[in-house]
Amino acid sequence: MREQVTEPKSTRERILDAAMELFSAKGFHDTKLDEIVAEASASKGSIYFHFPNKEKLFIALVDQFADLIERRAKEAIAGEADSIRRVQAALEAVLETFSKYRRPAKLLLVQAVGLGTVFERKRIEVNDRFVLLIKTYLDDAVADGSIPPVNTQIVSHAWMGAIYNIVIQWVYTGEPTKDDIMDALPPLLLKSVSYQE
Amino acid sequence: MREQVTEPKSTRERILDAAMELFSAKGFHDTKLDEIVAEASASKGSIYFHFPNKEKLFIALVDQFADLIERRAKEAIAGEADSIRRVQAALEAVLETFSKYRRPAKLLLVQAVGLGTVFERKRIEVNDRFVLLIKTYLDDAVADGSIPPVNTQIVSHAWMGAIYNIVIQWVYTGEPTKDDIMDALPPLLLKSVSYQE
DNA sequence: ATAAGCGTACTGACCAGTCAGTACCGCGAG
DNA sequence: CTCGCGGTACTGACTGGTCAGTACGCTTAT
Repeated sequence: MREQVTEPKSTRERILDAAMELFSAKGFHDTKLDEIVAEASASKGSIYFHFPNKEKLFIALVDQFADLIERRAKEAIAGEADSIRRVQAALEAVLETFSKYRRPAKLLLVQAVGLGTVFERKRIEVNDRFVLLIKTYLDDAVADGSIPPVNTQIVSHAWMGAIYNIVIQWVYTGEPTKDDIMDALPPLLLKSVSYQE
Repeated sequence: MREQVTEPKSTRERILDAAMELFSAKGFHDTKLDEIVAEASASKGSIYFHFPNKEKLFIALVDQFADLIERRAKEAIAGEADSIRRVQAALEAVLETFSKYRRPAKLLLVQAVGLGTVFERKRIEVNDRFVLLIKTYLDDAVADGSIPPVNTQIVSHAWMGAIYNIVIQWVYTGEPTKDDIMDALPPLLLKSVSYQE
């Protein structure tokens, strides 16, 4: 029978938590492995036991959060039948998830950018995953006549950028509030493709 | 009297050119000073004569291009009287300038992100400059009734993000073409604030 | 002569990654 | 039951390459 009240986290988890904390606050290069070691109450060796190197540790965090966002979006979509409502639901799910996980959001949207070529591929890969998701359901909405034909390629990238930038702004300043974003952004985006409710 | 057909660039300019080339392609950390030295056919000493350190050299490039973009936008605005046409003109001027200077665009939009705390401030400062510019003219357009009232704070950040992301996509892939962007993006953004022509 | 402009050889701090070793656990053989 | 065995998880002192920044010297123009 389990007797732990606060069950002790595994070393691997402590490392991931500490790395998330530090990477999201200070960026990849300004975070030293020794700082992660201290924050995680672990040792250098244990980091290298669980992860091949600093870069892969960072990427593991990015992937973990990108997966979460995508899962949430797909769950939201699955709950709706109408194409335009799917778009709306996905939008809200993504914003919800970003606002719930502030640090991972910063890691993904800010700290994963502008690191050399290796990370660049990752960033593009993640970006494209979401753009494609948006584009798919936008194409559906165009196909069933919910919205007039548009260049969905451009729209989906524009939407991504809009979401990114609003969330980044919020991550840094706490402004605008989550509710203001939820109220203003989805209608704004839907209007941009001439959708009238 | 000047006799040079191809007038020799000053060392300072050669350094700036080389730094732009390399920083924009490989990012800040993956660009070594010795590479800039080689590319510029200069010497380490001359770099440290003209710039206090690597960081300031990078920032000089960011500022230089941010200034250019802002100047172009303001020129475009000055040529228009109507508030909504000012917004449109600024939009086109910015897109035009980004598309004309691909490398600086990448430097500003990608490579200047995700470098630790020092650069972060710079990035936010530049972003805010442009957001404020957009917001000012959006507020004007709302005030004179060209568009219905909206949360211009959110709209201006969303627009920035949309522009950023489209341009970044274009910087990497060359797709969509400049003309497609010019055709699709301004109407998209204007529609998002319920503007009908 | 003197200083701005530039070249070159050098330094040394920094830090990712290594590795020899420790602790502990489950398991099968005697 | 207990002892050897191997495997997994972890430790932390150490290293070695890298690279921003410096010292100093040589020019050329005024």
